Amino acid sequence: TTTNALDALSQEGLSEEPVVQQEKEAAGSGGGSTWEVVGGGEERRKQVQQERRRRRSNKINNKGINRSNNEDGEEEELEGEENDMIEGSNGGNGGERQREHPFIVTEPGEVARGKKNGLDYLFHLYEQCREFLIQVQAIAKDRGEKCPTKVTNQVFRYAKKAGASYINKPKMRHYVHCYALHCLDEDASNELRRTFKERGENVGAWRQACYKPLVAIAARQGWDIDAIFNAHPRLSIWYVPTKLRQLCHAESNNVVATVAVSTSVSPAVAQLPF
Amino acid sequence: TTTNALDALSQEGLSEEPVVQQEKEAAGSGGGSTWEVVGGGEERRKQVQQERRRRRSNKINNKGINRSNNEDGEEEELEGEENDMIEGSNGGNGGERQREHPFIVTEPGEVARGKKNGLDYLFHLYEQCREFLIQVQAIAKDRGEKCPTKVTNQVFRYAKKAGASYINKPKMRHYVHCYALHCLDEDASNELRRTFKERGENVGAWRQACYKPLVAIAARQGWDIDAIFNAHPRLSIWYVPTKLRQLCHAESNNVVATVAVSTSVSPAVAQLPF
DNA sequence: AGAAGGACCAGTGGTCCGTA
DNA sequence: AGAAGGACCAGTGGTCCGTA
Repeated sequence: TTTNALDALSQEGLSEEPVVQQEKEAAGSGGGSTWEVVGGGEERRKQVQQERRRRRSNKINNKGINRSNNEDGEEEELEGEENDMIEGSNGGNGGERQREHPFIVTEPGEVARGKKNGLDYLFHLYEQCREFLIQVQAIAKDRGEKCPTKVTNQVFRYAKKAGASYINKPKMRHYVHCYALHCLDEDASNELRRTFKERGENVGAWRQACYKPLVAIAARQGWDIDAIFNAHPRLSIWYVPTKLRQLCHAESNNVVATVAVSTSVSPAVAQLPF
Repeated sequence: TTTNALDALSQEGLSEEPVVQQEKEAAGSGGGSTWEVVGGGEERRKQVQQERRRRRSNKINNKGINRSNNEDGEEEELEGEENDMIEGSNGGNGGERQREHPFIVTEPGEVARGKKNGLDYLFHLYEQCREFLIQVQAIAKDRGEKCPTKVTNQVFRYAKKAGASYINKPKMRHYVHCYALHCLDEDASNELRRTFKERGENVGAWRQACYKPLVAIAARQGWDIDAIFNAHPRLSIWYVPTKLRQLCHAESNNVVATVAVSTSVSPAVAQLPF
C-alpha cells in the first residue's frame, strides 16, 4: 500500500559495499572543520564540539580496559514495538550493505541518469515520511498512546521496518529546508533548481542556496519561521532546522539594526522590509 | 516579579533534614509493588520494571570495581544556559536540606494548619510553573531558539534557578490530573475536595478519586483527552499523564464493547453515552 | 502507612565524522 | 572533494524507589 512507482526508483542501481564488522581505529585528527556556523552561540558550539571529540577519543583509548567489563554475555533482544517486518521488505539481503546514490541537481520532472538520484525523488522521500507518520499516528490513536505530531525517531524506525531502508534521519534532516522551499514557494524552488543545474553546481551548493529565499519569505511574515512551518500542512510535521532558525534570527536582528540606524538618521524615509 | 503572597507560604515551616553525602546500599528487595496499572500493556510494563531493577542492582554490585575508572578527577562545570541565580533565591542555605510539607485535603479557600500544605497551594504551584514557562518562552524567542510549548525539564531547571526550589518534576507530574479537574470543572473539583475532607481521606485517596470525573468529561467529548487538555489555555502546557490516557482509552473500549453488545441485542434501544 | 523528590533509565533530537 | 548515514551524545520524559 505504501509502495508506488517512485519507490522502485530508489531500489534500482544502489551502490554496494561489502558488509564487514569494522573495528574503529583511533585516527585522532583533532582539527576543527566547523562550517555552517551562524551568528551567536558560535563560541559555545565549538567548545562543545571539542569537548565531544576529547571524550570520544578517551573512550577509544580506554577500550582495551573496558571491554571485558561491558555487557558480559547478556542476550540483547533487538525488537521494537512492532515485532515483525510490516511489508515485503528486504531485511536480510545476504551480505551486502547498500547506500543510496548521491543526489544531483535536477530540473523539475527530470529523472537522474546513471548512479544518481534527482531532487524530485528527494522531495518524494519527504512525502513518504509523511505517510509513515500518518500510519504511526493511526496506530498510536488506536492503542490510546501518545500520538506524535512530527517525524520522530519512532517514525524513522517504523519506516525502516516497513522496508524503506533508504530513509534515514541524518539525510532527511539535512535537506529539510530544501523541502521547505519546495513547499512554500514551488516556483522559486524550481527556478533555483534550473539555475543551479545550468551552472553545473553540485548538490551542496544548491542546498546552501535554498536558505536565502526562505529567509526572505520569513522576512515578509514577521520572521516567525516556526509559525511558517506550522501553517503549512506538509511542512508542519518537520522540525525547523537549527541553521534556518539561526539565519532568520540573525537576519531579523540585522534588519532591526538597519531600520534603527536609518530611522535615527532620517525617520521619514526608513526603508522597512515590508 | 514572580514572588507573591502564596510563595511565602511555601517557605514557612519546611521540614528539615541534615544534608549528608549518602552512600547507596544495595538493599535488594526484588518484590514487585506495581499498583496503578490499567488495561493493556500491563505485562510488558512489569517486564520492563523487573529488567530495570536487575540492571540497577548489577550496577550497584559492580560499583567497587568500576569506581576507580569513572570520571577520574575531571572538574565538572555545573552551569546551565543561565549562569547565575535569577532572583533572590536561597541557594546556599547552610547545610540544611528542606523538603516540602506533605499535602492534605483542604476545602477551597482553606489554609492548611501545622506542617501541612493545602490544595489551593498545590494548584498555585501549577500557575507558577506556567509563569516560569512564559519566561522561558520569552527568553527563547528573544534568542531565536526553539520555544517550548509545554512545561519541560528546562522549565523545571529554570524554576529551581529562580529560587523556586519547592517545584520539582515528580511532584508536578504526580498531581497533573488533579489540576486538570480543577481547570476543567472547578465545581466538581471543589465538591470532591469537600467530600474527601469530610470523610477524612488522605491525599492519595483524593488524588485517585480525581481520575473518575475526568474520564467522565472525556466520555462526553469523544474520549480525546489530548484535545481536551490542548483546548484549555492553562492546561495545554501540561503533558497528559500516562495513567489518565490509559484510563480514557480502556474506558472508551469498554463503552464501545457495551454499545456493540446492546446494539446487537436490541439496536433500537442501545444506550449511547452521549 | 503515606508522601516528597533525588536520581535513574530508555529512548529523543541533533548532527558529527569515520566511511567510501 | 562531495556526499550518505551509522552511531554517538547531551539533555528529555517518565517515574521508581530509597528516604524520612
